Formats: sequence, C-alpha cells, structure tokens
Amino acid sequence: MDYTSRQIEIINAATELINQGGIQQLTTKALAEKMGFSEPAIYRHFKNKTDILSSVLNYFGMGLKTKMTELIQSEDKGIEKLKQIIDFQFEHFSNHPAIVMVIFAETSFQYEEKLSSAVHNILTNKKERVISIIQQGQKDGSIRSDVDPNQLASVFMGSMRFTILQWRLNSYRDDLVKEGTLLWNVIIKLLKESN
Amino acid sequence: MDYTSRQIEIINAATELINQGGIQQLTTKALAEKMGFSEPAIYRHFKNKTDILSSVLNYFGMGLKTKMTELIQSEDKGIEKLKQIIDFQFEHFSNHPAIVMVIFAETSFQYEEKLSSAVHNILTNKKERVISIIQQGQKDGSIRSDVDPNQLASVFMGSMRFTILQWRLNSYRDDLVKEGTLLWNVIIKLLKESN
DNA sequence: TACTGTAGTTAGTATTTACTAACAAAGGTA
DNA sequence: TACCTTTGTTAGTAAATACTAACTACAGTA
Repeated sequence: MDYTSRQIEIINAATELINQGGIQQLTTKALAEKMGFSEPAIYRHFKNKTDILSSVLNYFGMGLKTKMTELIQSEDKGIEKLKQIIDFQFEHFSNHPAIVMVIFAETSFQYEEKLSSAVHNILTNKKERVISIIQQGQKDGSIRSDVDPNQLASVFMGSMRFTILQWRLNSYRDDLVKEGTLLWNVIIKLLKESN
Repeated sequence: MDYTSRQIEIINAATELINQGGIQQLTTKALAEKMGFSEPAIYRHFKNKTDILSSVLNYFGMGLKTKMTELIQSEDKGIEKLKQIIDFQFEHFSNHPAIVMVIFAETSFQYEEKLSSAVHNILTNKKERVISIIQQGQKDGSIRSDVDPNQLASVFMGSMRFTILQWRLNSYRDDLVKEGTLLWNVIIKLLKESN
C-alpha cells in the first residue's frame, strides 16, 4: 500500500488522463507520453494496466479516508462536521479537478471485479462515516432527529455529488467553492432541528 | 429523430451491453453477437459507433422528456409532482435496469464532444423542469419557500441519483421501489412548509 | 575494481477494434 | 419478366492496444 514517488507521479498522470477523456483515454501510450518516457518503462512501476487503475482508486481512497477520520475525531457538533466535509471536498476538487472523474467513474470500472469493488468500498466507507456523523448530530441536537440517518446521508452525499457533476459537465466554468456555499445554505435549512 | 424498429432493437442491445460492463463492453463485435447477425450488418442501420451511442442517449432522452412533460402539465400540486417523478423513475429503472448505466455514463461519453453535450442536455433539461415544478410548489404552498429552487433541485435530483447508484453498485440486490419510498419519506419531511 | 539492482531504451508481437468491399437473397414494383 | 432497394453475408484491413524480450546506462556497495 506504499507507493514510490515515481508511482505517485504515474498515478497523478493517469488521473489527469481519465479526467480529460474518461477511462478510454487512459492508454499505455498516452500515459507514457504524459510521463515523458517510453511505454515499457511503465511496466517497471506497475504490473499491468489494472494495477494502475486500482492504484489510482486506492490512492484516492486513502486520502479521503485520512481526511474523514480527522473530521470525525474532532469535538465539533455533527452539523459542523458536515459543513467541514463540504468545505473540504469542494475546495479539494476545485484545486484538483482531475480527481473528479475518478469518483464519477464507477460505471467505467465495472468491467473488472477488482476495480468495481474498490469503487464500491470507497463509497460505502464514506457513507458509513457520514451516517455516524449524522447520528452524532441528532444526539447533540444540531441535526433534526425525525429523519432516518441513512436516507439523510444519501441526500447529503447525493447533493454534493450532483453539484460537482454539474460543475464538471459545465467544463469547470463555475466557481465550485461558491457553489458549495450555496448548497450549504440550503442543506443547513433542511437539516437543522425544526423548532 | 425517428428510429426504425431494427434501430430500436440495436439501441436496446447496446444499452444492455453498456449496462453489463460499461462503454468498454460496447464493441461492434459484442453488439453483432447480441443481435444475432454479423458485424457489418450494424452499419446498415447506423453510420458508425458514435452514431449508435448518440442514438442510445437520444432515445433515452426522448422518453424522459415525454414523461416529464406529461407530469408538468397535470393539475397536481408541486410536491405531488415530485412524488410522481420519484415513483416513475424508480419503477422505470427497476423494470429496465439496463438504462441505469446510461445516466451514469456521463464521464464515459466525455471523449466525444457530440456525446458529452448530449448528456449535458438531458441533465440540464430535466433539471430545468424540476426547478419549475419546485417553483410551482412554492407558489401553491406545498413546498417550503425559504430555499432556493435551483439548489433544492440539486438536492432532489442528487438524492435520487445517489440512491440509484447505490442500488447499481450493489448489483441490483435491493428493492429499488422500496428504496424510493424510503427516500420519499425523508424528502417530504425536508421539503414541506415548516409550519 | 567488480558486481548488482534499478530504471530506462528500441524493436516487436498477438489481439482487438471499427469499418470497408464485394457479393447475395428476397421482396416490391414498372 | 426485369430491376431496384433493402438487408444481410464473407473476407479482409489499417490502426491501436497492452504487453514482452533483450539490451544499456548508471548509481551504490563489497
């Protein structure tokens, strides 16, 4: 699970290629070109193409997990933590647009069991953490408790993803961080205790 | 924009292939096999592969548009219409799982300008209709009016998509219609006028 | 100095892919 | 009957793709 610096360079190059034109654009040729060396050199660092893709997913998943763990361990109220998730994600994607495609590539990874389950794990893991934050918020009174945490997590994560998707389909033309703020203004109204 | 019956058969076969293994699995060979005839026969019905993909998108978009128009024209209150959208979509996907991949394939269509803009159009069109339903609901008092319709539409559509995505990543194991009901129970609480 | 492992190179290959050329059967119509 | 259009066939091709073999430059170390 540790990567050499060269591997990380390749992971980043692959991520960018996926971002530019979907998985279809991630060819050994394009990757080698982007790295500025020959195709066979890639195979000094990764076993095969699936290995590269699975590393892209794993590397992304690791970063996300670390951040989420940090968040959960803080002393803030539940609703505050949700706000921090939005802030972190939108700023992160804003600065690293290439990563966006990876989270929307679920369908593209379908063809390989190993990859599709990696995607599934990342999403499930994140959702579980969001659910536990919501449950905490319902206990500490910062989140309305008349709704199912599981469904609320779907609403929360779905809204975020949808906003990011629109930004992506709009060729990154909007200011994503601003969009995040607008979304938050609505989320907070929907989630806070109604009395 | 009219398709022959043979073209529709091919569109459906292509949709199923995409569903099974993403766009990567949609090859002329696999498509011909599924249709039970030879590869070149495909080219009697479609100019090229892009033409097939763009027809898949267009055919899907047409169906969606028709249904949405029906909904909008009814006499129901805004919130009722949203309920009908959820019911329609979840039941539709439940019965035709193959279509699911198409709506999650935004990223895969990226590589061709013509296709990616088709996807963008479908999504934008649908969102605009949802927004206008929400605005109507805010006027007729069935939807809370202290939130921005645009953002609310993102929350609504995002939640639906996310629920469907989970179902898909979970290999269609859940009962999607039931998931739709659970989601609706939350949505209605979040959206109704708070007093 | 000799040796060894790392990370590159060039050249090449089997397979897959989208697509074309040329032909054929069959049905409708002049 | 003759002919045209439609929709299929077989055979084939150029290009792309993932990957391998064999060689090399070089840095670190015994």
